[in-house]
Amino acid sequence: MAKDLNTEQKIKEAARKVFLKKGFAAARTRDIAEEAGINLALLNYYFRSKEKLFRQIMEESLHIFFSSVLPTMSDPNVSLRDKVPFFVNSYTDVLISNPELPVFILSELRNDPDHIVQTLQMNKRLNLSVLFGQIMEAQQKGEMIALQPWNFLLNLLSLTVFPFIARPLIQRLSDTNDEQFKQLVEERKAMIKAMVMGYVFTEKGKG
Amino acid sequence: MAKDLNTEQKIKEAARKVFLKKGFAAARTRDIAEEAGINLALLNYYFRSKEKLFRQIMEESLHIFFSSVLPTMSDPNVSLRDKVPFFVNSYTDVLISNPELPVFILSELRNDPDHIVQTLQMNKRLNLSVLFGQIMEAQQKGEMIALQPWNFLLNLLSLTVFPFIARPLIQRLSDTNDEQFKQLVEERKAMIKAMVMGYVFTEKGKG
DNA sequence: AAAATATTTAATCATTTGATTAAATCAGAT
DNA sequence: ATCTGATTTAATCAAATGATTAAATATTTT
Repeated sequence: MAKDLNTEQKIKEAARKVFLKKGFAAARTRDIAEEAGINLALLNYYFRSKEKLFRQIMEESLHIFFSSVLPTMSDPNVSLRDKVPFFVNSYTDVLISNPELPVFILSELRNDPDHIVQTLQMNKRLNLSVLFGQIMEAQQKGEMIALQPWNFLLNLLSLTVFPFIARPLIQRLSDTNDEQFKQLVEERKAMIKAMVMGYVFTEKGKG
Repeated sequence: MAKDLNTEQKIKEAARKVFLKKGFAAARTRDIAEEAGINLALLNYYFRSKEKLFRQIMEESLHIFFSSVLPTMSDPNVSLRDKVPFFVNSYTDVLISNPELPVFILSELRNDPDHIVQTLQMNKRLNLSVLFGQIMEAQQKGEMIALQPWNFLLNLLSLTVFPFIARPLIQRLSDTNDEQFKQLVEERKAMIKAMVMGYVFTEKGKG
């Protein structure tokens, strides 16, 4: 009865590695089986099909990608001014540990956006109303400049995530290694916080 | 003798459409042929293989993506303060006209980064030394805060390009249509310029 | 230990897919 | 009009690939 979780785990780890590197279409189930050190049939025994296996990997990836910061961002007890540094620091750290995640998710988003959005919303971790409410409240109080809530969130996301998406390009053009890239995004933490907060918060909001 | 350029063009346009929508691996040559309204064999008659056709599309895409702004960014006669608004305005416009380009390029970058970087460097449009020189000069004059040149460029790129990469997610989560998305990124033009320039230029640099 | 159940494998299927071939059709030159 | 070469097509090939099957092996239960 007690299934060998080790084998299932081995397959999932191999699948994760191959899918994240190549994407769904370019990944072959044989690659995954070989990477896991098992037979192709065994893969279909555990996970009925390539697609089912993929969905599991995608759902876990989405979980890592979003659940690391969204609960706090949705917490009404955390102030807006505290959320910015939290977001930038946490998200940068998550991405340093999972650098392939953004390209994986955002490129698969092109093929099956509905599945991804649906998975996200089912997780119930994605509740932007609190964050957006805090933004509008701050604006009414004159602590924050006029700015679409979505543009505020987009600024944080863009500045934090984009370098990881363009990473292969950046590293080749600037001729830097992984360690130097990590240093670059570490430096960005302070910069992003200063730039975003300096821009959106008024004097009143800073005081 | 006079080849029917129209057919070649039709195939290329169909290929562009299919490749940009699905990526190399998920695109089938039959899809492209059907989209072009021609036979599969004709596709291989004009472009020896799927890969050769893909490379042409990719090279043209890179050209659109980079050559629209990089020549000006590499022009020593254009000041740094003029380059920022030029970049944001031009690039946003290019992306509005070619919204699928970023995901296409950045996701294929994962599979064959060397081809893309090589193509870029052959085009000789990519010369960052002028821009980076201007940045360092402005910093020495005290007109600009201390900041890695690459981080300066990354800020512009991130804030401008990222919304197009995350577009499917944004539009679904915010329940907006294409027109509203266009409005959002139009609004971002002024915001990005104000935020980036407000952050990097000192009082001396602004005066 | 024997039976029952779960795991693993080699071999094979069926479909998809990139590519080719040989023949047919079309356009322009003579 | 006919010849010549370019264009286009239907049919087919060969390899890749997701999936299945049936048998063998290992594990658990009785």
